[in-house]
Amino acid sequence: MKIEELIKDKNIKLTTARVKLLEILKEADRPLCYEEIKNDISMDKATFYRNISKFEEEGILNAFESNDKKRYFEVRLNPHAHFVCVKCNSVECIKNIDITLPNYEINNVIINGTCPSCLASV
Amino acid sequence: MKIEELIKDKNIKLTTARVKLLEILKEADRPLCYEEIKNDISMDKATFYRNISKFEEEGILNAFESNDKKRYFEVRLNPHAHFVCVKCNSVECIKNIDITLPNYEINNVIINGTCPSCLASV
DNA sequence: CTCTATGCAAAAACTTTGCAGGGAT
DNA sequence: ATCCCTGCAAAGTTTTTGCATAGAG
Repeated sequence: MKIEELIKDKNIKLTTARVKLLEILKEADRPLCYEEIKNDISMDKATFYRNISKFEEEGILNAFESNDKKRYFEVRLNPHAHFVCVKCNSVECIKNIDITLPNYEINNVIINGTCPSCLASV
Repeated sequence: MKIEELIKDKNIKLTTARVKLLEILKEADRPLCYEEIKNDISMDKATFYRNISKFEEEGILNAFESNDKKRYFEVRLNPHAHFVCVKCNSVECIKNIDITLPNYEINNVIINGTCPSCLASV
């Protein structure tokens, strides 16, 4: 799916800055935070966060907080769970878990705990 | 289980302020944030956050961020999942979900999405 | 008695807002 | 031409740190 299709029919304008931002998030193999993207997008942080909010409102994007107190962002394609390690703060996609809850609409699942490599290094 | 037992054998001292804090968290039916507790504990916010960190290190407590950018805290008894509504930011305990991941140690599961009452009010 | 815990104030980290100018449709 | 988007600077919110005093073991 192309980025333009994600934005199409939504209540937002298609700007080069937005396409760039969404493409970076889409190509990443895990959610990213502002700090990890800021050098690759030529976009002010105010604009970044404003766009993130827009994308969330329009349902294009998932956001969640890690244990490092930062927000992580991901384009909402191929929904899957995320593991956040409380020791090393790494964020990892977990594809083989499927959760449903009657009467709830689920955007994202975040699992907090200790990852295998941190468990091994104790 | 009594609060004193939670602290026993841990590397921290048993103070009245800590017992009070843990008791409030233990009695609550859902995770609470600093704002919700501050009037009930006579504890400075610096001390509050320092104690939270201690409790986390000692494995007494789970913490996670909601969509309102605040951290929510819960005593780690009877582990269960949590649902955080992206619309109203309510935090709810979900008892009937059980997740295991080989090679991972799981502390907490957070599900983001829209809760039944927000879904109904659209 | 010693070392940890606490309160206060000030700082830090991340995110949001105001405003004026630029860009998409 | 209109209205949304953007950058810059400044403010806001939540959490953390420094330091001197109080308290637990």
